[in-house]
Amino acid sequence: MSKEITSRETDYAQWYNDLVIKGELADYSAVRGCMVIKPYGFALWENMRDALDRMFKETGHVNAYFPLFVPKSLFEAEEKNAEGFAKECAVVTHYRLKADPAQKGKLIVDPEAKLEEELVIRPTSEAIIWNTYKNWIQSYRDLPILVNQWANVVRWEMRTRLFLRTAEFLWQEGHTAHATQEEAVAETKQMLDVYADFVENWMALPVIKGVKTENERFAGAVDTYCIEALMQDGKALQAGTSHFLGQNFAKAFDVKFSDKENKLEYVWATSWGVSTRLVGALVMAHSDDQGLILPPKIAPVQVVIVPIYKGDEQKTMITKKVNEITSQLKAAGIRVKYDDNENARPGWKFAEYEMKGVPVRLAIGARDLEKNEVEVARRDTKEKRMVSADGVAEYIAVLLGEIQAAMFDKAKDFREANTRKADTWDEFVQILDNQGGFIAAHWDGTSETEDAIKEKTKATIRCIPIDNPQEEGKCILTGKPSVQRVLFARAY
RNA sequence: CGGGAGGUAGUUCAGCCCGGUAGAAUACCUGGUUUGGGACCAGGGGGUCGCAGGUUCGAAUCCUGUCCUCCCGACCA
Repeated sequence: MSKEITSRETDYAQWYNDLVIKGELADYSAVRGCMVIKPYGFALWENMRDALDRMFKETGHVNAYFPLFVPKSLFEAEEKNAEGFAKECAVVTHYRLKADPAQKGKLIVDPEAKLEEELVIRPTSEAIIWNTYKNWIQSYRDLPILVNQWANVVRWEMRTRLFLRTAEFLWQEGHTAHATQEEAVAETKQMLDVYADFVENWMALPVIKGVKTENERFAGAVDTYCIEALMQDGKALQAGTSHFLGQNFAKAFDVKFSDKENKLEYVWATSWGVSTRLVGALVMAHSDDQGLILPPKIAPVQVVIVPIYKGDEQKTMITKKVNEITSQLKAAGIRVKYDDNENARPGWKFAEYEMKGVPVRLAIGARDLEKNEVEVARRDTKEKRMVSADGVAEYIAVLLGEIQAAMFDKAKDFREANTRKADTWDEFVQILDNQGGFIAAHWDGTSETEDAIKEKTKATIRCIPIDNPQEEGKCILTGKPSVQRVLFARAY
């Protein structure tokens, strides 16, 4: 009653906004294009961040922190990268404000405090990091360098959307330096696997691993690998990228090392990142018209317990039982919340926690107490069943795993049902307009054709899947020969 | 950045065309009855009408500027 969600069918974009706002993940702010991540949304991000951070450390990486500001001369050193980002950079030109002589209580930029050299606010940190690595690397013994940083970056986007594209966002960026090309390529692929593992096993979202075409490649990279996920409206979303940078940055920043034969060589580099955009992907992939549906492994609250009682006496008895159950759940490492707030009635709480996507809800009333039972409701399927209070912690531990798996399977079924082959242009356009999803189709391999297809249909090549089967065919647009199908989709 | 829509109570919105005491629902506070899917009754508090100028005796309302949001488009490694 108090919180209505626009249905997906009515307006998918509005549905998404409603979930983010009413699910209390984020708020709009007074700054154009920037959002406030609210405590519930941040708790979700923290769970994602912590899981990823552990995975990075398990693969030998360490965290560090580099400056927010990048001197313009450093930023422009790697030309392609600089050009790629130039249009969306925020730039600091002054370092002081002063009282406005014309208007009391107002401030103006002090024209005498102009910076000698402008500072670019990092849209990504390759420049400042490679300028630093130059000082860290002399010998092959200094390699590899396997550093990650958790940071904010700024990209001055024309059109923003909560989590999916904001002017400032949080992410992690890994930047590694290696003695050989083989090692750098292996690192690039390893981190792609880490991302795929995380998104599939923690976020319950199946992804396709692939390589970007030249058009979609990171500026400054030799190869860009990506994981692509499919949202419920049939649009694709890039969930993470991993770049093999070759020696481009080493050459731009003159980073050389002496190898075992005492020969000077440029180092080989990678970079890889995922951002708070993943939160947007999570929302769009799993949720329904009643609200968010969060996978148990990253849900801030995994189990909420709602008491149903008449009078203090019943509440006391129920609370006593709940405390037993709560401590069992906590002992099993389950994140549980007991909502005994007296101002809200049970029905209201049920709706509220459905909105916020809590995977499992327990309801306990006087009736249940007599029978030593609790009602267990799962968010993803809305199924409810009575379970004996004695084994409820074990039951829930298993149930959380089932929910996690069911959410992945559901998303995977959806993706498979929405991945189609197209062999003719008409077929391609028909699928795009009527069904969306991924389309596997032949392409002649040229940028011009990719641009032309984008121009006509707004679909782009999301990736060339890794281990893509080779198959003779003809480009859907030009009819020229092709050796493999690539994955097209309209994308976020 | 172009086109469209919007900003009035914590929230959703009416009022604006045609200037004259700022409203409703909900939320909130107090008391009571309630509590198994968004309770009910009674009483009460709360708004510089996004911000800044202007017109006017008088502006939420008319004019100008500006900020923020949404949708569509362009753009988006």
